Amino acid sequence: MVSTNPTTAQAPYTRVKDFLKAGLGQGRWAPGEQMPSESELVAQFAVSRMTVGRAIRELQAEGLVTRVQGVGTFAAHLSRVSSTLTIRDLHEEITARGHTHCAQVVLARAEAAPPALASQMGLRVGETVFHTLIVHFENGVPLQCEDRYVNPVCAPAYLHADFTRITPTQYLLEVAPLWEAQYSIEAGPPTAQEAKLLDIDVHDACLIVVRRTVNRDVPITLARLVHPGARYRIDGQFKP
Amino acid sequence: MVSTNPTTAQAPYTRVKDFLKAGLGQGRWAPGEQMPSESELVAQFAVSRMTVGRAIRELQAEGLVTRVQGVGTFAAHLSRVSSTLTIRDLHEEITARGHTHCAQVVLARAEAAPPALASQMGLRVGETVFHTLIVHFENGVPLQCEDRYVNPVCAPAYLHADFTRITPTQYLLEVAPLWEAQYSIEAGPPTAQEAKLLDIDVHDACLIVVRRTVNRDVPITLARLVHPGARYRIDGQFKP
DNA sequence: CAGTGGTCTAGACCACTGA
DNA sequence: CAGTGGTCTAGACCACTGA
Repeated sequence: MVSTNPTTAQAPYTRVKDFLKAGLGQGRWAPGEQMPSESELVAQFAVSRMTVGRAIRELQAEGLVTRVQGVGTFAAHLSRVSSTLTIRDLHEEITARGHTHCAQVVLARAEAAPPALASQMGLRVGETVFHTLIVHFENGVPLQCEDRYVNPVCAPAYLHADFTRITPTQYLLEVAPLWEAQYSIEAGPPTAQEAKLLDIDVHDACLIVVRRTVNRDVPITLARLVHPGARYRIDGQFKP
Repeated sequence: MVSTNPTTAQAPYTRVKDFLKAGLGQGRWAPGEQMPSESELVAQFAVSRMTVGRAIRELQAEGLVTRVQGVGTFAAHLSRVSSTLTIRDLHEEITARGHTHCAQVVLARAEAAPPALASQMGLRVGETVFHTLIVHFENGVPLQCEDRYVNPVCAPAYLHADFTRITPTQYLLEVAPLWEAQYSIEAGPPTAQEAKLLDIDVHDACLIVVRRTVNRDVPITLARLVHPGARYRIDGQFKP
């Protein structure tokens, strides 16, 4: 017995999901309150348990419900809201705006890692680390100063890349395709060198992103991205 | 025929998922390259197609693979990376650090919406809008200046809430539990009033978050959250 | 013990693609 | 037409919870 499923109709799991989502949006189940069980939804929608399960699992992935085995499904407390922030490669972001991107390589060399850096990169003190300092321009205006350290183990040919043609981010994505990162976003003043490179005053506010990237527990790269506050903004969306 | 699944063993869909994820991490399939089909994985892992499907669907949700019906599954191009940024309610964030939070209500009143605000809030010009200005303190130090407009239709009793006991964010989450938001994060100077309220200099860099929140296409609230750059930071993680 | 969620199977029909 | 993904069903075993 199989229901026909013309393209015009919604998939059953979508109907269940939308029903629950709409109820949550209307406050039908208060945060923490128990929601219908899988078997109740199976009866109500006349679908199989797999279908109901998928609907609820997706709501769980979106953070809208909490499930406890043996107990039930509950409307989530939305005191925290997770947001999806898509960080695009700067080159792509600029060209997507129809503007031209170019990069100036200020520095690209191997250095001996000082203690603080060594510990963050998982290297021994004095071991070789690659260091690049690149300024990115949008239509000739400096938009980002990228100060980056790279673990030679992960990208041995890093210094031979032409960073006027490929961004370090893109290069590293190709070398080490799957990674995790922690980052922090803060506002602060640029260093004297950064101010000069970005053509701003040392007292101008900058948006500073510090990012540490790890591939299967091996530190790949540590980057400090400094943007003139007046020219750069991060946009995002919440979609709980 | 059902396999026993002791707690010690991984779930089959996890084994398939981990296999594919590990391969992607090792560059076994280059970005854009076709990956094994569902039926190939079914044969290889001796599991059902539902199980393989779940594994791949979750990788797709994580942005690691791209699927095209009738064609196949492909390793994703990771040129953009989506990050999960969990924004917690400020009260919760501060108390989680073991610190004390308190709020000073500078302003809480109804106003007539000027044109620019009216269009953003979906109101007519001159219609009533609620306006609050609240300073949040962590252990007595000002951490955030919250300038917020609220649509009276969504939260008619907003001005009667005691914002020294509940944050506007928490209050609005209860009134309108499911919402979407757009936000922008930027660095810039505070206004003269904000500088005074935050006890900083007008030239000090601030991290400014502007957030517009919508519930089922009805604008709920517009907020400008100003943080002293020296005292506040947003942390996040990429987990592609 | 009854009820809950966690997961799996074997088979099915379908839409879509490209040869 | 063969191969791909998209989705569903009816039933199953399991772990867990709380009465």
